[in-house]
Amino acid sequence: MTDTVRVRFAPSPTGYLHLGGARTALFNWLFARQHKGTFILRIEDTDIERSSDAMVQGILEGMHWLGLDPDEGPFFQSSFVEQHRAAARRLIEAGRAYYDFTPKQPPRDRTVKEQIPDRTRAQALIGKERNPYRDLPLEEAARRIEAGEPAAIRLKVPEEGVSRFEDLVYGTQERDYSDIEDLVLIRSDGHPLYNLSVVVDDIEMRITHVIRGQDHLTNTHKQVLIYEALGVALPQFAHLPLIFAPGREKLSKRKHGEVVSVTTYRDRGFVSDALVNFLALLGWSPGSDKEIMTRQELIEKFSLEGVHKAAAIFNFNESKEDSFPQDARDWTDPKALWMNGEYIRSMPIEELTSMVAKEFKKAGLWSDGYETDKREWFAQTVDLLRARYRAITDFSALGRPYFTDDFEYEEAAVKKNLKDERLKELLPGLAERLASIDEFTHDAAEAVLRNYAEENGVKAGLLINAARTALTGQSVGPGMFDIMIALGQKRTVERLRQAVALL
RNA sequence: GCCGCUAUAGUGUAAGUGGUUAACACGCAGGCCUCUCACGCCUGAGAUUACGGGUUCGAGCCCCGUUAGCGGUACCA
Repeated sequence: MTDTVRVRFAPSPTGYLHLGGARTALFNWLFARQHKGTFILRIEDTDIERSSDAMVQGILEGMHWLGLDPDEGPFFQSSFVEQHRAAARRLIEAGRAYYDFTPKQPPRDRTVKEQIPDRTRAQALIGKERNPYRDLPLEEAARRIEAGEPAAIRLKVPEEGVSRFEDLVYGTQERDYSDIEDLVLIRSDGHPLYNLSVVVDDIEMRITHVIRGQDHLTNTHKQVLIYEALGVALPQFAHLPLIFAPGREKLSKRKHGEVVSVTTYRDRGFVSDALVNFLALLGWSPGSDKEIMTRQELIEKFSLEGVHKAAAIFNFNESKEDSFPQDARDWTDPKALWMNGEYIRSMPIEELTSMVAKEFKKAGLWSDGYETDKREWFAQTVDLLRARYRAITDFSALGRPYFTDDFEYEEAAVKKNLKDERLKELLPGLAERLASIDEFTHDAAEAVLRNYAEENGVKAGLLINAARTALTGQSVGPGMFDIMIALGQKRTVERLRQAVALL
């Protein structure tokens, strides 16, 4: 069983789980499931200052909601630093790495990224100078270390040749050794650095496929070098295209805020299967026209070959970015919203009602009767509403009038449907007629209303639309007589009588 | 700066080894349904396949160049 697939998702806990990370986790998970392999979660927390426990919790929470619980882990990279140091020592002994006694550069005001051009320009001026400590005899280095002199450990990158590896998505990757610096493995304060840590951990965890964001593509060469120096066979690499915001820029927690956080989708009424389905299609295609897929179908159809190379734009409404989260309707990618609605209207009703139940408990709309004597009614009403909702939260917000008498009348609706003077007389009259029905059914209610309209010489539509607003406070909704049945005779009559006050 | 990756309607993606009207989904517009909205159904607009060369009878697919975007380039991850 040596070739059992083992993959990992290795986020750094510098923020909540965002869509990009979620997509990476999902692809790893799909790959593992498809191959009956193991999905591992490893938190890359070696940068202690930027890591926090709350962030780790956030990531776990997001993954759990998405149904991507790891088979192993979470492991914390920080707990393996001894292994990392040991690996570095082995490389020193093998002559594949060396101690660098160059004093550490003090941090500057500008960000490191901004300094890079300067650095290379300076280097160009002096010519590609080799690190003076690269060939320092080990005995002398050991002596200086013994004396307490601080030193970083750098990898000895070969001077000539090319690094090469096969990427399952991007194909053959080559990079000249001369373009790779002798990277630092261990800081002079003994702190192991990322490239060393990942490699050591991936070896330790017997990772067979490294599936991660494309932002790691060029650095993979450095890792390949470390694998080789360590004398360990390479895993397979597969890099995933990045996900951009509408402006073609990388998704960022800082800049794009809550719209990119997975938990936002949970809190705003997304069905996790729908989000998973949507995310799966961001950068991957099953090769067929079928886009709505269950988890099982995704697992079966997923393949690294179907992964796209170009970055995908997550098309959320950027113009409304600042006002987030006020925009209740079109706050995120329209296709994601559509897909969520698709799930809401096509999933088994029992599944839907249990999600709505959870939402109602949170919103204070829950009644225990919905699980007992009114169970049937609850399911029917949810079913009646689902075709026009796109989020679970719509049931508690837009659907409120169907479940409680404590609801608001929308001003625009009142203005539109209750402005006709004749309604002052007609509505109470209609209420009495409806009250006198023995068996309050859809057809009976309809017959009463239409007759009443005819008797009074008004169009049925006038009464129907007025009644909708009188009963729900809204101008849109299900068919009028379905609403009446959902509300029941008593509440229908009551609300119709009370509506006079609005005229 | 240097190195690398990418480029198909507004967005997500299709288009076996080059083969003719570039397909599907979302979105958008119009229509049908109807008491409203949504769903559903129908129709439509929207692409000189980033640009320029080349190979070929034939290029979205192959080659070269250009441009743009992005990523990396750190004693960050």
